[in-house]
Amino acid sequence: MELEQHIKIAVDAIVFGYTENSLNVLLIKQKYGILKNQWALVGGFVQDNETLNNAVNRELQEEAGIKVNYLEQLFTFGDKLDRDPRFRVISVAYFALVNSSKLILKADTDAEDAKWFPIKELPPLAFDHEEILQTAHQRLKNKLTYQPIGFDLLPKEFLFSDLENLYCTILEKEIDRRNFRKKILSFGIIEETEKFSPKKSGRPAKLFKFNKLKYNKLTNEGFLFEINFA
Amino acid sequence: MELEQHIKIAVDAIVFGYTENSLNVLLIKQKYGILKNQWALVGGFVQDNETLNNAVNRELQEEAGIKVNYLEQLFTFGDKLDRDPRFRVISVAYFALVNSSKLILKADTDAEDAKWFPIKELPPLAFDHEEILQTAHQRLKNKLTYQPIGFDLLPKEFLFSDLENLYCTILEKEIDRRNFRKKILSFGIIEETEKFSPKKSGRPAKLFKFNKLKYNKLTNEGFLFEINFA
DNA sequence: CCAAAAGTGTTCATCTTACACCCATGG
DNA sequence: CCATGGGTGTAAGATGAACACTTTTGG
Repeated sequence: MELEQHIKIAVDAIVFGYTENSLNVLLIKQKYGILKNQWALVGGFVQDNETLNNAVNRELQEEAGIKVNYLEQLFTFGDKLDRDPRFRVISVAYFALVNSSKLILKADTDAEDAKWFPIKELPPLAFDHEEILQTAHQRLKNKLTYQPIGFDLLPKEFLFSDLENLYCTILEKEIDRRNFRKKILSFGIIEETEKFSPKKSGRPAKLFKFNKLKYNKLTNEGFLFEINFA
Repeated sequence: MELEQHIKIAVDAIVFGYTENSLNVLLIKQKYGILKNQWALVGGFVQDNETLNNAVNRELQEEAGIKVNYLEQLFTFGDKLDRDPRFRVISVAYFALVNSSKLILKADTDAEDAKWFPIKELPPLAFDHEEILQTAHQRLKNKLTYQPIGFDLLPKEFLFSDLENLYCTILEKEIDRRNFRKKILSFGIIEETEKFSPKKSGRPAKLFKFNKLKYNKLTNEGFLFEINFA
């Protein structure tokens, strides 16, 4: 087979954040180039001498100035020949989670702008990024029920009510507070701290933290995380 | 960014088949080229004007002469820069299932040979194909428990005992016959036929078939397939 | 009548669901 | 003392696990 291949390979990252009952997505707007003034996912072309993983992390750093808590390959988009109008581009999409509450995004520089958008209020997106985003959103919803990735969207120490709201918000379900707490605690993978939350009103709430080591240990012993309410 | 990218993109397919209590993988051996006399996964480079899906299906046709029952994207392997000693190749791997019992593989031609190997008796494989195969094997085991893909490894009409053995073999577990049957039947997605199996000995067994339409319908209504025995 | 595989029900334990009241704090 | 959100238990129903004997056929 003659190897005259002219396909370019890119990576794109869908970065999710969570704040105050809202699931958010990180988007960037470039001021120059083909994406001028259009909102798009973080991403770019892969360099000859870097791994796919390095490529995504580099783009996350360069375009938004962030490091993420969770990163996994999502899907490779290569079934539309004209995704990019310039030439054939295949994009390996990554799914990322970050605790956005105290995260400082790269400011509005000369070259680009980076912002969080609630998933319910997305602007029009470049290329097929809308489709990629929907795929990621679905993955998040599914994965939340069988892997403890919700913790990667929260601060290290968090309130039970925040965890519960995160599940309710992302899964778009009502969840019984007592049953939720009972189930999560029964796993034995989160721990009470001695601290209490600074609250405006109401009874003070304990802060909890996720014990990842314990989770890994239990997983090796056959434990399966699962949250699946009616 | 200057676009002097020299990465090649390939597809590879891990094709699983099942016969007589053995899970098998389809491998090919080329007689010429870099893969000369090495067993490898079905695969090859993507052409400029074809989708990824077309590329896998073309390779399956060209190298093994088969059409598969089930095909999904598995993972994109691009984190080892020297997977291929010739130049940088990123491979989009696909996961495929086929009813191999009556399938005729492409014969031993001048150019190549295609054969089934029990997963327990694999030969040494080219490149990082061993790793790709293990990833696919894990996917198969997981997916079998939450999607009705086992049927894609069996003939259209099959015995309950074959289905049960398939699960036991692939999941490497003992499963109680009564509980298994009860559970599968409770889903309402498989149907009795009027036919009986030609058996050597023992009581004749009814043939069953999977009703995919019914499954799709139920899935839309919120039904979740799940097989998960102790 | 014997060997071989198919077919079938019940009981007990566990997990899931539904549901409502008291508690601690700040203003 | 009131408003606000935090914290907790129980009973009924559904699901899962364990377990052994009878049926049908061919040889």
